[in-house]
Amino acid sequence: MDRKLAAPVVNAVVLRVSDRLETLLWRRSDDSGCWSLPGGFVREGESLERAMRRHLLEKVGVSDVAHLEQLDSHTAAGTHPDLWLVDVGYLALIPRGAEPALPPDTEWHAVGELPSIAFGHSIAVGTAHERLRGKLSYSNAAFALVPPRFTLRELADVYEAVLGYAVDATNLRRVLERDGLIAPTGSRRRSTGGRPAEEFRFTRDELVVSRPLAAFRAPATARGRGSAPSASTRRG
Amino acid sequence: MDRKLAAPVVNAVVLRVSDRLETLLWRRSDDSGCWSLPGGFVREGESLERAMRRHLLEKVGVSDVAHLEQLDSHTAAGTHPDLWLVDVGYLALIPRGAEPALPPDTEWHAVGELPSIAFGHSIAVGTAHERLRGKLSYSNAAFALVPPRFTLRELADVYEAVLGYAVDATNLRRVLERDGLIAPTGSRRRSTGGRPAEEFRFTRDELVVSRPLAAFRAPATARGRGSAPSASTRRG
DNA sequence: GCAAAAGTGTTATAGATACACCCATGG
DNA sequence: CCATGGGTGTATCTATAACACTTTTGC
Repeated sequence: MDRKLAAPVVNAVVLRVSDRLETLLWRRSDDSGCWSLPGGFVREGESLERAMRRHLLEKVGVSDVAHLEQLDSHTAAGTHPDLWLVDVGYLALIPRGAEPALPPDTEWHAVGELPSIAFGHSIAVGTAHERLRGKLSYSNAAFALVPPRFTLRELADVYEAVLGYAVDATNLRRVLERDGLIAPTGSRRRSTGGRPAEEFRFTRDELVVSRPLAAFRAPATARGRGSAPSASTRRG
Repeated sequence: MDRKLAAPVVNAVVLRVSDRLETLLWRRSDDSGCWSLPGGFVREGESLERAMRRHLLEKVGVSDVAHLEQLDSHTAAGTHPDLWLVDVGYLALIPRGAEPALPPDTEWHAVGELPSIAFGHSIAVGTAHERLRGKLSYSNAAFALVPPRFTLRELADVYEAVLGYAVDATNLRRVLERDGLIAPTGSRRRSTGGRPAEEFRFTRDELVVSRPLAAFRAPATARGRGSAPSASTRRG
């Protein structure tokens, strides 16, 4: 088999909310000293997701990855002339309050105030942000950004940090509780000068799509037709 | 460099609408004769998308790929013991009316009535269908499934084939025309016993996201704040 | 004129946004 | 008892689903 092979690598846009929406960057020592996304090579037989988690743990000490999902893959030239890469991008979400012990060459940077960073990596951060923004609207994605118990105000703060505008905690609760995504725990938060806040939790610790996201929703009437009625079924 | 390398491969869920929603399958001759998705190896230095288009053209004669986007990537065992694969999945959309000359081992199959097919490929078809269904609701994705000119009835038929339920052509027009995705051409379709239909066209021939897809849309009041107002900005 | 298909306009309804008001606690 | 933040309820608004009605053609 004289086929040319490639080295598979993974890298992640690691996002967390801590006042601001932040991403984890790692400073190259050998190169021009510019920042880049954490990641590395995939071992033979290793799944991509497993490789991603391994690198996040080994290289930047992040073990609290609450959600991990793929972004784009693309090919790239390697550092050596005869090395060819297939680069698989990931989005990783870290709960608020988890403070991993980072190595000295690794830091959190506010998304929107990124330092000098490889062009492709900058695009990846934008893609990840946009993806997360969308997921907040039709899933329980926020579960991966908050601690196990949280108040509505804290949850709204997370939404605001990601979306970039004010979110009404009242309406947030209405929507999420109606869809069964969050539930009150019964315990209350220590008061800070006002009425103590109820503590909530997410009912699932994995991503669940809660809303249809379908154009022109299925008609309420004439529902009980075939499982996949097609155009030709409708007429004639 | 003693690192183990992998062979990158691409494959596509090719979708088109022809009465039913259909996908293109290719019958393996060497193997157990079961069906699989079209695709193949990526050449050194070749981009993934370019490799995907090349295989669609060379192997199944499909050149009218109106839209191509990535799905998931994953690692897999190869046919040889020491061959290791990185498999990148794609979704390809073919306009209605384009009838590529398929090789004898390739056929269109109705999604939902798939023949014996590899498990992973079956999942990919489901993923692709779901992705397309979502995109119809917040983008002009249908442009890649219709010919350059079409009537509203034909467009609604495409939506129905993908969504699986009846779609009101009137409301479809209202939404798509308001968002600037379609526009009347001025010409009319030959009558078929009733009033001749206006012919429409999509205003863009590439994917455009037309609706926000953001939770708790930005408030109409208090709009002119910073580009990314954060939680801490809001109070205090 | 009649049937058939396309297009127009309007009403009803669901869902979310905005906001006024009440509650509970600390000082 | 006052200030502060949390929680409840509701009016408003908006987008769309549903559908009756009109228009335009072929026969």
